[in-house]
Amino acid sequence: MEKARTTLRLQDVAEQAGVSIATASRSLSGATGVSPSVAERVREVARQMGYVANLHARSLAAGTSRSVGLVVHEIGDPYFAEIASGVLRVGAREGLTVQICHSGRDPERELDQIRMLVANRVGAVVIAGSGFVDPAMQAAARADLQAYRRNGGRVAVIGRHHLGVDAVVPDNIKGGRAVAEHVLGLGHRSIAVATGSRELTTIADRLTGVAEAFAAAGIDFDRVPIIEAAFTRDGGKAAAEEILTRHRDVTAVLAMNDDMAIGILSTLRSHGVSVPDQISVSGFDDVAVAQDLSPSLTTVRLPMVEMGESALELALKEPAARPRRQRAAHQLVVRGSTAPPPA
Amino acid sequence: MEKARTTLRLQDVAEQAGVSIATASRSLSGATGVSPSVAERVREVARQMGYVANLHARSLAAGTSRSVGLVVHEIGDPYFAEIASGVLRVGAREGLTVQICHSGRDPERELDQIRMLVANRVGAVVIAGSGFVDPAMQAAARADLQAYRRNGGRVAVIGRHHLGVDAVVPDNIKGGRAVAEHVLGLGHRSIAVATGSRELTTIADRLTGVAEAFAAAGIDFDRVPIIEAAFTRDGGKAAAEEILTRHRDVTAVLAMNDDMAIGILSTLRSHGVSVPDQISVSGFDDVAVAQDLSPSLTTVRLPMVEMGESALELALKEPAARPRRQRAAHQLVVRGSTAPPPA
DNA sequence: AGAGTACCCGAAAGCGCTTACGAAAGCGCT
DNA sequence: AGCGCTTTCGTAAGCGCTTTCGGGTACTCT
Repeated sequence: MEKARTTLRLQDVAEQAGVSIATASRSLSGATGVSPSVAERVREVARQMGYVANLHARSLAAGTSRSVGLVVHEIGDPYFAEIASGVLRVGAREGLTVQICHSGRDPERELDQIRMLVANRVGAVVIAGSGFVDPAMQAAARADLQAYRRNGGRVAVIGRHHLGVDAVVPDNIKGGRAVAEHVLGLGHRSIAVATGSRELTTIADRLTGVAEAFAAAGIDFDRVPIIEAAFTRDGGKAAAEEILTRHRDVTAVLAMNDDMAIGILSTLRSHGVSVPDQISVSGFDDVAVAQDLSPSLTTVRLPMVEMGESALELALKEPAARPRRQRAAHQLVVRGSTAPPPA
Repeated sequence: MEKARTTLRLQDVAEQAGVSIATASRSLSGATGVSPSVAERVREVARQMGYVANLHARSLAAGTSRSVGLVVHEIGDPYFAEIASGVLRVGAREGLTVQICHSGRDPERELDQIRMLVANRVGAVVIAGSGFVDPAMQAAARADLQAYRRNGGRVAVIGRHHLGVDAVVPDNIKGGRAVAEHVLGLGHRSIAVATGSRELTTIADRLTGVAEAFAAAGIDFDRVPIIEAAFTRDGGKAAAEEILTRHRDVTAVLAMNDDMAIGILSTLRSHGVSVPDQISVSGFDDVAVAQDLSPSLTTVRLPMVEMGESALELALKEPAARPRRQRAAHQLVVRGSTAPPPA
């Protein structure tokens, strides 16, 4: 008794259409070298039979696979989920399947996942927020990725740029400038800045952007009160207390992240200061709650979805001699916590 | 001149280790029939050479692929992102790669994606929130999935259960019972319920659960004020107004979703009613803001991550004759908006 | 010591597809 | 009619792996 064949092969289609496997293959893959009439007939037969090609066989034979990989720390994190969304979008547009894996913030796992993707012969790998800080691990990752690239693989990272590959990085300077320009544009001139430790490049960059905006507005940034506190809600509360006691003339506070801004809002409210009527407050990051606060928080956000899109697009491009770096600009999200200063 | 081979094959490892390809394959795949010492040596050689198996070739030869597919409407949606997280977790645990695709709430696209996954010969497909409502589309999807299953493919869906396959569905009844029991357990006896239209099964189920809890506590559910309004914040506000005017003795309000609960909180506050000191409020769903409200909202949530895990586990199990249905119980999240009734 | 058994290992046949390569056929030209 | 050219299609050789099958060794038992 013949073994029941459940899935049909290209050969079945070929037989049915009365052509050779080669012709069938060419017809279906849209390759040249087959007359239009025959090709169309084969396609029609395939469609009627409900034939679906075995992509493993195809990839193996062709040596390339129409698939890409994405490594994220944790897809449940909205940050990464949006990046994934962007990657999935251009993947779908390009007819690529997307494999996603978790690294769980574990460099070891991250490297494993990258290797697994390479083993899967994906055409490109996008790495979101690489955690390779340990020099040895980083070197290992670099080596693997370079080898992968030599074999025709494409790589792009999001958020870090020390792996010697194309990268999409957030432009915190521009983001800082954006919020500052917004508040300055509203007419504020007595402004305080609430920030976390300036040792971190991210924060330092944001401040640089703010400073640029102030300079452009003709304000001496050295005279702007900069309150440094914990980069948390409590830090924001502390900063607000300080502003209320030592900088009574301030009409706007730029917080360098939303958490601080939320703490500031809360303290201002408990002190009976009305936002934005008396004092405007802005944040940075656009965390989920930002729009549900009252007043809702004016802030600045990274276009995560677009970053995911850019990353895959970047990876898919013709490889460049030197790693490219693409900056992603924050988008200003104007909400209820900012308004012109009191008259 | 020899063509430069960049990726190493199993044969390279075999030669280097001085064994045949067959032995090398067995050693690496952990199959039986090779002495431990040889197997270990081969593995060591492979590791040193940095060999990674070509999974396409492996899948093709073995006829099975260590990969699964997940179809979601939109991975950027936190709901689906958490499901994906669960799927990714058990995928990683089982050594499976996971392909994710968007359906974008478009049944046509959804079917396409399923077909693509099948073409990729994934071992299992998890469909989150299928959008097949149109009978024709649904029939097509059913047919495809059944064919896929006949070929050994596994399928599970999350949230809907009309595709004739294993499903993980939310147990809204149990969820309703959970919140109600919590509030009853706090000692409340004069309770109002705020709900949306009871025509929707989801809502009806939640109410059923609530009713069960009341019955168990010996309370006549028919005498409980049930305020039906829009299933939104505004609906919540309307409900709260009604409770304040017509049911002044109420000490707790069970809202059948968080949006209504938020509206209720807002109205109670503006009327100077303190939550939870005077009135306790509970929600349903655990939307993101729930924990950021003040008071933070006691609610009930679906364990999305676990649902994702269950779905894949269910799909991976030995197929059953009849589709299985696994109910996912909401988890009570006790926060600041509920407390014992005023003395 | 001889035969039987258990255990390793290698040769080789595919898995379903792509893609040289060559054969056949059709064309215009001399 | 015969030549060279182009176009179309089939034959067959892999892609890198798994797995069946059979041969070879080493070991045990009588």
